[in-house]
Amino acid sequence: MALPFKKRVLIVEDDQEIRNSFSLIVNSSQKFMVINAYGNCEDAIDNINRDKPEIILMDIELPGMNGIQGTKIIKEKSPQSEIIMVTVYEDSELVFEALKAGASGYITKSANYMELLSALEEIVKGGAPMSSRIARMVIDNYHVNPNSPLTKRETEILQLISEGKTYTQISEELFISKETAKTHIKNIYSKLQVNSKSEAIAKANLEKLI
Amino acid sequence: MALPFKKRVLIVEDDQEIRNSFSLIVNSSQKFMVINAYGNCEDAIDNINRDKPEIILMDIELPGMNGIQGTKIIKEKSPQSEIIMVTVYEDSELVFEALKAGASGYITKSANYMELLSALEEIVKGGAPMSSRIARMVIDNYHVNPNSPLTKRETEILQLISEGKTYTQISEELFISKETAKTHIKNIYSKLQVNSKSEAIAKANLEKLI
DNA sequence: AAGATAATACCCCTCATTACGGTATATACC
DNA sequence: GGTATATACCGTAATGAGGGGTATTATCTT
Repeated sequence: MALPFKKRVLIVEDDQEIRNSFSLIVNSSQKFMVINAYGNCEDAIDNINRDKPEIILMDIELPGMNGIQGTKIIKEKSPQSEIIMVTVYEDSELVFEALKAGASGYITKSANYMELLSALEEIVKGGAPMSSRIARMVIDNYHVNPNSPLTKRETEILQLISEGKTYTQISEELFISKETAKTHIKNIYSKLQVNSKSEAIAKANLEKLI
Repeated sequence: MALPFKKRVLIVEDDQEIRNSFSLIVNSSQKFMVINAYGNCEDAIDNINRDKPEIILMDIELPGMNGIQGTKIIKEKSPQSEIIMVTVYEDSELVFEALKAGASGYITKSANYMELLSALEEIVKGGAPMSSRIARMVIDNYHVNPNSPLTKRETEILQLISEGKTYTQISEELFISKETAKTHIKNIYSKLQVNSKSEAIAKANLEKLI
């Protein structure tokens, strides 16, 4: 018989052992039940509207479509499904790609009974379960470089550039002449070794100058 | 006598009651000690090199300089000090401003004994303590909008624009003519209702299109 | 206290790139 | 057969980039 109050969990994981052990853990909880477990994204996507999972435990490395691409597609077809990435890697690029794709949590495969269940609980609470390292990675990614080569004024102008403002708009906003704005921008370009607004924005984001 | 193995905690908080209660909690732990407590950022900054705090509990609303501005300055003068924001608000803009300024954690003033100490422990472990809501806010901020008005190709080109590429570079990278790149960009501008590359980048970031 | 340095602010001119207006074809998908 | 997408071209006008200068503060340094 269906237990309507248990949260519906879907597992996408190609390693059968892990799939089984995760299933056992999830089903052992009063609050969660595994409604299905697939070895690849394609099957999960095909059945997403029937399975209607509230939470998906998604491996990244999968045969065929990888878990990040799969996350994107599932989030399009079923936005209310919350996806927790489950992976061996805590590699920086993969983490951010997964988050961009729509993941709301990120735990490692080494997660034990407690860690797995508390990640599920955290998702239900409206949180975002992450390991310490991932949390730190994510937070550090927001930090602005305090040792910018740019002056305060230049940083201010770079900020306005990143907001899409034209030379004229910048000069009006800062009560300076257009020519002064140009001088600042020339200096910014020279310091950042770029030669266009969009390149300056790219570099600024890369080096966290704004 | 000094206890060298206790982590040095500094408190910056203008409400004396909270200051005292936080001090009591921190000092009650074997692992932490309050080395000083100030009612404003200015005093904290002046003494930062003497205090050498490993962890700072920083209020946001303060008389004089606010905690976000203070965080920036402290991070410049003492980059190794880890700063945890302590505030009544979980307002989205403040959170991101604080993180950009250099905060590595974000807890609310309603934090109890346990929550406060585990936030400190989390920092020591190299993590980033956050409430569920903040964690979610931070993670959601990475999510790319799956309902972009742009086509796949347009998104691809917008991505290249955001990397600072010129029309010519884009056309070379995608093996299309410069004119085709221009057409795509025109269409992007029309869909996003912008009229420059940098404005397109700004809108793309705002609406999480890339 | 003099001198150097960095940041700020302003002006002119030239050339390349970008923006904006059209038009058009092939393809694929309903 | 209509719609959406990706491709490609042309011409003009506007904007941005890069070079050359000059001047005034404020701050650091000797």
